[in-house]
Amino acid sequence: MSKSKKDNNTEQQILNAARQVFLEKGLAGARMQDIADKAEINKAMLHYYFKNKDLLFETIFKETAGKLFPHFDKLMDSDLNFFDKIRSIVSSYIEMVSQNPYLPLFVISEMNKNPEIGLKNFFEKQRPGFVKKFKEAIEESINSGLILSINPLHLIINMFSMCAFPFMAKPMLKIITGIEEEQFNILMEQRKVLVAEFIINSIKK
Amino acid sequence: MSKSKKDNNTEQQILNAARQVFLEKGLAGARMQDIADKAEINKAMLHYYFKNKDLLFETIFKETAGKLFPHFDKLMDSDLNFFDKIRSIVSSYIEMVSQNPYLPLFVISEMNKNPEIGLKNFFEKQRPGFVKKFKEAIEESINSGLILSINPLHLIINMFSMCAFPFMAKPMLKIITGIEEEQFNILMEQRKVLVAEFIINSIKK
DNA sequence: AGCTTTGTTAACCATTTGGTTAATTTATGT
DNA sequence: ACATAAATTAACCAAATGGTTAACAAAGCT
Repeated sequence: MSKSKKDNNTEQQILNAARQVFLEKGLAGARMQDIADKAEINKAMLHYYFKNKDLLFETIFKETAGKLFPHFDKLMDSDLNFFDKIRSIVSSYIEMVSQNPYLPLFVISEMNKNPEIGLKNFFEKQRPGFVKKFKEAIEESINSGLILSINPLHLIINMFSMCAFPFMAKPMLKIITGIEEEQFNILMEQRKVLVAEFIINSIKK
Repeated sequence: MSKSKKDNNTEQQILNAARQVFLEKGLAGARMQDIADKAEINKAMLHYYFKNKDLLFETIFKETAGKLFPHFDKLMDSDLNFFDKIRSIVSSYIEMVSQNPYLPLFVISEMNKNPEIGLKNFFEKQRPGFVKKFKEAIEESINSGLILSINPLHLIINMFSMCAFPFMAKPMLKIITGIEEEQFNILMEQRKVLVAEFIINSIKK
């Protein structure tokens, strides 16, 4: 095979470093020198591999935004019943965010500060098709009399709100509730089942 | 009477401009020149009135963070029943965020990028005492058999999640759901009652 | 081996940006 | 009216920052 580059190792170091710095500080707050330092390479290498700051950022943003709605498409196609689908999505989503706490705030924050970025990236690639499937599943559950009538969009919004928001607002929540890191983690662990049951409780007939 | 300054009008222009720019771009993304331009004053005036960027930012941040949990203390002391308190808080909170869409994302985002800022500001001033009152109200409602047992913190988190998150994630939601500005506003208007009923539905016995 | 391409570095450059200064204008008190 | 203090401006400055260059080292190819 023979890779064209020594090993594309440098590129990975850059991406890892850039990911850390961008996720933590955002586009405007990130410093190219910081990324270079963290990657333990010369700053010029950043431009050698990724032209400029904006393009490096775009690479990270695309990669990151892509993680935001993982394998939910397949999950919606599974033969789980509606409630178990909700349980499964909630649980795996909170797990994912636990593993990548900066992810939602990063994507949302940068999309707000740079509105065109979302369209430029989300649309060209994988537009979350799972929303349509989820909507259909909700409508079907309503029609079959399983759950109360509700606008599917609200249900979807409620679900993601309760999954993602606590991680974004973590510093604030810690202050206003007075809890510490450890207890915060316990709460988030509980939410993997609690949020789903909270939702189901609210919509089940 | 006799104000010491021409009218402290300039100071207000600066604060208005700074508020706009900081809320939209964040501390790192804001430019002093942009603030000066928007305030229609000379850049030096920013430093004349507010020493430096960090202090100007801190002024705005304090003011903004202070709006985040408004009059809920008093509301908790009112003679409304528990469910009506929830309805009232949800409704007025969503209304407030509708009027200040950037507010939650700004505070949360800056607290994440600059962790010490929260402690420096939240604690010294008004620590939200309403959380304690809300907790007590929840516990009382559980004990009196009005609602199902639930950790008060989760309930509080769920409530604010569903109120604030949609506004923060607006650009993303618009893309993944395919809705436009107008329909988004309709949805948010609906949520003023929908979110409260969703919560009540879930916890009522 | 010898030539070419790819990878890497240190030094440098131009622009942006937060901040300052000194001079000027505007208001205020007496 | 006059002296004093507050407000405002244009020009300037130094540091930070994104980006470039030119020389050099390492791989790959024939």
